[in-house]
Amino acid sequence: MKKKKEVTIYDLAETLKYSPSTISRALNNHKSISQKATKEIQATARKMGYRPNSIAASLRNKKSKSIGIMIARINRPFVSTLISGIENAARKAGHNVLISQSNDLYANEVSNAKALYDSRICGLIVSLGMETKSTEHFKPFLEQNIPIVFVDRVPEDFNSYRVIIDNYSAGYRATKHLIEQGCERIAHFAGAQHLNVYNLRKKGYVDALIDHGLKVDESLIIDLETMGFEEGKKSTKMLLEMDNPPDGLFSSNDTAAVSAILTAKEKGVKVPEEFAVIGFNDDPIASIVEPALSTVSHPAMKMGEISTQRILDHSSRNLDANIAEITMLDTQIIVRASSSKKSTIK
Amino acid sequence: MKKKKEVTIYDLAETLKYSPSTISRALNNHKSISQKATKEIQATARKMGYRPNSIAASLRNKKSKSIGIMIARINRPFVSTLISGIENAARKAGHNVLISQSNDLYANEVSNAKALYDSRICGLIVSLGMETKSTEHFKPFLEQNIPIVFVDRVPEDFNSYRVIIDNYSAGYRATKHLIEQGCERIAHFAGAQHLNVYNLRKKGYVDALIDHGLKVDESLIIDLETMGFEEGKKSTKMLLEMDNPPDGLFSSNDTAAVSAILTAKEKGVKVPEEFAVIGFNDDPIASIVEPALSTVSHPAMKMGEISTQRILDHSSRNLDANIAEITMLDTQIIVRASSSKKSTIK
DNA sequence: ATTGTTAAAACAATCGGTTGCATAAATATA
DNA sequence: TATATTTATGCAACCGATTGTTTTAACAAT
Repeated sequence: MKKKKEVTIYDLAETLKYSPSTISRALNNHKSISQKATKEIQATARKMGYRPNSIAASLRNKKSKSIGIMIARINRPFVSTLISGIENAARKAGHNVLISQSNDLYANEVSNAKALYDSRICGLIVSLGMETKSTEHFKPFLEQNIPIVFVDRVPEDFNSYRVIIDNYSAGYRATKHLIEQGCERIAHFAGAQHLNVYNLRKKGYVDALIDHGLKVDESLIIDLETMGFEEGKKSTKMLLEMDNPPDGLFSSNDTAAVSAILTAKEKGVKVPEEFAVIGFNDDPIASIVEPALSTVSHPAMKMGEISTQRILDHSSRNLDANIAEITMLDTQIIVRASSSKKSTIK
Repeated sequence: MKKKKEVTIYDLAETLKYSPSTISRALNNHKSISQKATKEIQATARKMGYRPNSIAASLRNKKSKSIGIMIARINRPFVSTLISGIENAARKAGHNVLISQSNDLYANEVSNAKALYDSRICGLIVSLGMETKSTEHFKPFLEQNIPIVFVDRVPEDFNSYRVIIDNYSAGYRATKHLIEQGCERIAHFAGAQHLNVYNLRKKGYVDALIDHGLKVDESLIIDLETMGFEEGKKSTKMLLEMDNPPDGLFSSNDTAAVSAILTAKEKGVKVPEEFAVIGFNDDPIASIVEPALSTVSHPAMKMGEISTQRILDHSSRNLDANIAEITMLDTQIIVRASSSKKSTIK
C-alpha cells in the first residue's frame, strides 16, 4: 500500500533550481536549452529515477501515442500475425498498441470504437467483423482527424487508408492454377458476400473459369457463413455426393479447405487426383494436413507494419484524414501436394 | 485538418448553468446530485455529443484503466488465445488492453516494461520470454502497487500473482499415458530448462518413469532450445536412428511433436505402433496431423480471464501488490491416434 | 421568528507535462 | 558606451476531469 512517490519535472526543477519548463524542454532535447543544462538535467533525471508521465503529456497534447486495433478475433493465425507486425512497428516508434476484438458482433465493434475514441488514440487500424455493414461508428475519428487504416476486410464506401491484397487476382490465379492442373469442374467455398475479400475472390474465380472456357455452375459455389470446419465438412460431403461431383475446390480460407481434404479422404476420394484443393491464408494447418494444402499466402506481418507506418506518417506530416490512399500487396500461390495433379511437387 | 471541437464538461456546465463539478458528478451518477439534475445533464451530454476524456481522468486519478500485456510473441496459438481471454474480460469491465511483445529478446522485455510503466497501466500481465532470467525490470510496478500477474511462464523468485497450470502433473500424466499404452522407452523433448514450465514437465516425466519402474535414460531427453519444427525434426531423426530407439515420445510442445510424427512417417516408422507421441498445448495443428496428435490442453482463454480478474479485484479492493496468490488450473490429457496403441480411439 | 439539519450545488486545488510569450543575460554591432 | 541581437531561462496558462471543502438553499424543529 505504501507507494514510492513518483519523481516529476517539478521535483527535478526544485532540486536543480531550474523552472519546470526548462526541465521539460531539456528532457525533450529542445534546442533552446543549453548543452550544459540539458546534460545536467538528463543526468539528474536518470539518477533520481524520473519516469515521464505520458498521460500528462497526452492530455496537454490532446493526443496519445497509442494506436488502436479493432479486429474480430485475435486468435486467428492471420490476425495475430497482423497484430504482431503492427506492434513491432509501433513499438519501434515509441507508440503503444491498444487492442479490441468484436468477436464478430457488430454491437461490440461499435462500443469498442467508442472506447478507443475516448482513449484519444492517435490512429486506428481496423479489420471488419463478419456482421459489419455500416461504418457510421468510424466517423467520429475522421472528425478529429484521427487516421483510420482498414486492413484486409475493408469497407467499400469509407474514405480512408486501406492496406489490402489483390483478392480478385488471388482468386483468379488460384482458380487458374487448378485449371492448369487439369481440373474441369471446380467448386468454390465463398465467404459472406458482403465482405469484399470474399466477394472479390469469388469474382476472380468466376472470371478465371470464363476466361478458360469452363462454365460457371452455381451449384458448385457455396457461400459458407463462417467458413468454419464443420460447415466445410458438410458442404464437402454435399459436393462429393452430387451426381456430377467437382474435381477441384478453391476455398476462400484454409480451415474449410482442410476440412474438405479430410472429408474427401474419409469418403475415399483421392486428393488431388480426383479432387484437387487450394485454400487461402497459408495457416499453419495448411502445411501439416496430408496431402499438404496448396494455398494463397498473405503478407500478414508486412500488412501490419505498413498500416502502422500509414498512421505514423499521417501524424508526423499532419495530413488530412479524409483521404483514400490504398496500398495493395502481392499474394503468392503456394503449390503443395493437395493440388499437384501434374507435377510431382510434394 | 479542421477538427470538430470536442465537447467537455465545461461546455456542458456553461450550457446548463451548472458548475463543472456538478456535471462531473452527474455523469458519474454521484448520489449527492439531484435526480432531476442528473437526468437533465446526462440527456444534454448525449445531445451535445459529449465524450469523456479518459486521459484527463487518468491523470487526475493517477491511474489509467489500461491493462498491460507482455508476452514473447503474439502469433502463437496459446498466446493469442490467452490475449483473447484477457481482452474479453477487460473490455467487459471497461478497461483497455495494451500489448507488447519481446520477440523473446530480454532487452525488449525491459524496454517494454518501461513503456508500459510510463503509460500508467493499472495492472500488468506477463508471460516471460525465453531469454529472461532476471526480473529486476518488474520491481517499479510493485513500488507503485501496480499488480503483476505472471501467466504460464512464471519466474521462480518474484512475489506476485500467478496463474499457471500444474506442469508437473501434466508431464507426469502425459508420460503415464504413454506407459499405459505399452511404451517402455519413452523419449522427451524438453524446452529451455530455466523456464519452469519446461522444467516441471520434465520432472513429471522423470517421476512417472521411475514410479512405473522404467529407467530414465538421459540420452532420450533432449533439451530443445526453441522447440521449433526443424529442431524437432533433427532430434527425431537422431532418436530413431539410435541402436535402441525409443518407442514413445513426450514432447513439451505440439510443434516439435508434430514434426516428430512427420519425421517418423518419412522414415517408415509407424505411429503409434512403433513410436507413440504425445504433445503439449493442443494447437490447431494437433488435430490436423495424421495420425492426430494426443496432447495436453491448456485452458488458455480461461487463464486470460482469470488474470484479468486478479487485476480488477486488486484495484477495486485496494490490495497490496506484494503478495503471492497462485491460481493453478487443470490440464487435460487429450488422447488421439498418435498415442493410441491399445484402444481404438480415433 | 430563530436555530439546527440536511440536501444540492459551487469553489478551487490538483494531476504532470507543454508551450507561447516575456524577460534576463550574454554577446555582437555601431 | 549605448543599442541591437541572440541565447537561455522563467512565467503562467492550459489540457479536462475529479474531489475535499465550503457555501447556499430548503426544510424541520423549537
